[in-house]
Amino acid sequence: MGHILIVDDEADIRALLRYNLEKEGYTTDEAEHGEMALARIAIKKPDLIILDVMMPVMDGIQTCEHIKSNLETKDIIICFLTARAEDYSQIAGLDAGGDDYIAKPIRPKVLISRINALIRRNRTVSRLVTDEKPQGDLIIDRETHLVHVKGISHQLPRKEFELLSLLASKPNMVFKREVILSNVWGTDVIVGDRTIDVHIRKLREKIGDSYIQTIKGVGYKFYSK
Amino acid sequence: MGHILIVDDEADIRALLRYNLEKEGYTTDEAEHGEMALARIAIKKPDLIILDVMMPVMDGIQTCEHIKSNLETKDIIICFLTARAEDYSQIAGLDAGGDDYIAKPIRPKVLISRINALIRRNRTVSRLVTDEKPQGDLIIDRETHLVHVKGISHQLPRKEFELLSLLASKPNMVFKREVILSNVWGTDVIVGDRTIDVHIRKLREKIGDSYIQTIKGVGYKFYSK
DNA sequence: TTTTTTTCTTAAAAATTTGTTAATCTTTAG
DNA sequence: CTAAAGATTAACAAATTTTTAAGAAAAAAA
Repeated sequence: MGHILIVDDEADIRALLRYNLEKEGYTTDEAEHGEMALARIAIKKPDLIILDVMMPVMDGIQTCEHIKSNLETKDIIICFLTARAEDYSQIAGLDAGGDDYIAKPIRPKVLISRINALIRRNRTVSRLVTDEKPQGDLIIDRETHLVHVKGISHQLPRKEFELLSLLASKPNMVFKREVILSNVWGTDVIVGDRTIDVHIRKLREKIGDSYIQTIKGVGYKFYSK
Repeated sequence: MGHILIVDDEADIRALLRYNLEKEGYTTDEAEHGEMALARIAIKKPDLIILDVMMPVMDGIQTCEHIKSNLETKDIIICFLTARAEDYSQIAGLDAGGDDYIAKPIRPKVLISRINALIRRNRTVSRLVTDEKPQGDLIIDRETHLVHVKGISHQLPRKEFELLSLLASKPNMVFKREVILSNVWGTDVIVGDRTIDVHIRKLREKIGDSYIQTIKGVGYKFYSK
């Protein structure tokens, strides 16, 4: 079902987490600090890692960066454990590539549902079909990053895929550039408006002109019906 | 002025949102997860809900579907809180009916202006849809930037759209040219009075002559009933 | 590493919207 | 009934916005 690695320097916390996760049906493994975590990963690659931010030897953020920079391990979900007050590290953690964070003190029920959600999310094979379609169907398959248009499949790069997903999430709704930017690129990245246009063009090259409409002076929309 | 329900499992984020929204003059309410949100709605129906997508117990999408499938609550504006691109794709195509997306990390200023816009827009739209049916129906849809007249949809350029929106926002009220100018063009731009006339003409070309009336020596009005 | 792919930037071309002018038409006051 | 003021219209000019293409930078893959 799922294998989880718990990384924390406190044995009590490891035990608490381990107990609750195993009760839920996960298999678990432990590590006291970052280096040890890397060693454990090499032995058995987990589906998710619970990583304490504050640790001696190698802290959680460094560890996360290590994991995310390795091709073999970068798809492992990382969930940070942070003390409530230090919200700096929360942000830093997410920037380092963490997928979620849980604040101490740990509430077992919250922890479990959060972990379940994270694992479920990554596993969801929600392949979705846009209900009404202009001419022929367009299928967006998030698992394979493939888009099928009139029987032809296209492998889309990440940005193009995210952009199309956003537009198609609400057919006919106009997305202003600022909304596209903050949702596809994030609020911290600075890219020009033309960048969006270029990606739109590449999308249109692949899936055809009929799906994405330009509303001059406003933004773009995914046309449907 | 407006009542907003904040749904997120993290107390910190709720507090951040609450603080900023209340400073802006909104009343707020909180819920930790979907089920709790439904309970809060039953007590006091909000005008808008800020809904985190990733939540334990009942996630944002399920919650949104619940709300949108209930006649009593389906007109509540829903604004998703998404954790930027990668996580975003899970909403893709689900057509859960959200009205807008705000990406984390949250920038209070962006948030506020977006919320203001959503609430303002929903006010005018709902008024139009309910009271105003001149001869045949005219529907102004800000979301799709489309105007529907007797079954025909027109994609209006921005200025024309804004102009029509303004006039239709208060049917039968005469708008003086100076008022139109300052609302549609702004106070800093200098354009002649004839410019308005030309835009009026283009509007009439598209939606027909029956909606916009000229009051000589005064201005224009959107005729209703 | 080197190679390939993806992403971002730039600038010119194209398209469309927006604004101006002037001739013409309408209304209204005298 | 006529003149003056105001509004409409069409043609055109200007400004804005988007598309396109080409290439640099960055990231991923080999």
